[in-house]
Amino acid sequence: MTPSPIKVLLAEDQSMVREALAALLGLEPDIEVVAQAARGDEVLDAVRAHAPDVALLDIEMPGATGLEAAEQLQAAFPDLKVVILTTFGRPGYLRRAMESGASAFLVKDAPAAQLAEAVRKVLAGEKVIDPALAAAALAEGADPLTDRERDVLREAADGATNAELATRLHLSQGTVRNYLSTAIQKLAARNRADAVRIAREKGWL
Amino acid sequence: MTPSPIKVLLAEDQSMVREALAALLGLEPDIEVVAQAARGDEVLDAVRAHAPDVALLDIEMPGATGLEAAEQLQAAFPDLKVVILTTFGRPGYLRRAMESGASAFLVKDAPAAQLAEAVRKVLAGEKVIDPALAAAALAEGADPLTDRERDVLREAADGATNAELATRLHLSQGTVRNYLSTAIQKLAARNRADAVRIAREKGWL
DNA sequence: CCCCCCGTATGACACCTGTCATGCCGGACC
DNA sequence: GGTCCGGCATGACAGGTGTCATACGGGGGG
Repeated sequence: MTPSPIKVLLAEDQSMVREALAALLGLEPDIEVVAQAARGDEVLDAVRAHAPDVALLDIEMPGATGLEAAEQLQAAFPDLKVVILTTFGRPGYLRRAMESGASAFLVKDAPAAQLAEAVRKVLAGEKVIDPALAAAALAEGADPLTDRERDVLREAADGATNAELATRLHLSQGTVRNYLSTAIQKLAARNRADAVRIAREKGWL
Repeated sequence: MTPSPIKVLLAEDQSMVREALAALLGLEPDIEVVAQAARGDEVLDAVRAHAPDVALLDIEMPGATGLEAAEQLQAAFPDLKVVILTTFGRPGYLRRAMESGASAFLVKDAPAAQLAEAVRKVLAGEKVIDPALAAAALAEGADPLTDRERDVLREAADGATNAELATRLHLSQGTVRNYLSTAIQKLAARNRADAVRIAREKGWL
């Protein structure tokens, strides 16, 4: 017997990687890539048009991140299974992926065989998470930053001065410095650049 | 007639991407992936063992970068064609790739079809370079930084203070500040963080 | 109702950073 | 042999940054 194949949507911004992953999945007889998206904000429409069983989402994409897309998908299509596929095994990403209702979280340096396997498993109702990463995510606790502290850090990432940050965020310079100061302390950083680096590593930006 | 297939070595640190690219190339009847490497410092041995016609190298790899590997390969195997495949279309990377004797420079967000095409072209003696990127590389000129300025910038990337930089590099704090100051001016940056960002973008770090 | 947290703001202080002038040494190039 | 550049250093100054105390209004929880 040949049951109808699993229909997969693949969202990843780098064409070469996306099409290569499609080729990889195409080798599996029980999986069919029915749609591809190069941007996060194309995902919802693609799902509407092709009704896949599983959505495979990269995190770093223009338009919207895979995490944002996952959230929208869960709201609109509760039965659709979401697999997050990312370059960076950042604990904060994993946490947000789970909160967004994803069923699996894969890093791109895992063996390729795990991809098809994960697709089958999530469809069977299982969750797929690297145990080491799960431990790391639980160990470090949640993001300690407030929304505004995160905003300021994000804007500060490109080397902007306090004056520029104040303008961009419509705040006084003093307020910007207050937020940066508390963020630096919460992250145990030496200065703003260090704080940005730490927040990035943890997946909090 | 079926001529013997083109033998390709594939070096890329993310297993999933590497194996996916292998699957993609495997779809081409005239191309065979005879070896894979996950680290830059495995490339030379892999070439010795499998004598490929073309080496496909990612830049960002542990052990040694694809650019370093390319240089070694050109010295040891002048007839081997090298294709650099990278996430980041940084002009400085392209420049260094060409200086290392690479025959092609592809970015991962180019269409997948260009990969096999590039392999065939370099074997035929052609060079494969994105014209827009080539223009950018030529337009911006060469890296203006001196070796020490680059050293200091690289160490400053993680948010280190002048005192730490001085210790790490066995310099006086004043010297560190001098190097950073000249680097900031050469890169037209606002401060060290901005300078790090700019140098990274250009592929000079 | 009170307290705590968040967002926002100010002022003051110490310290860090970026700039500039200046100096010395060694190598490269004419 | 002189000139230029790179590596290294010092000192001084201005302005940017990080910290802290303090303040006020609003929202949520006990």
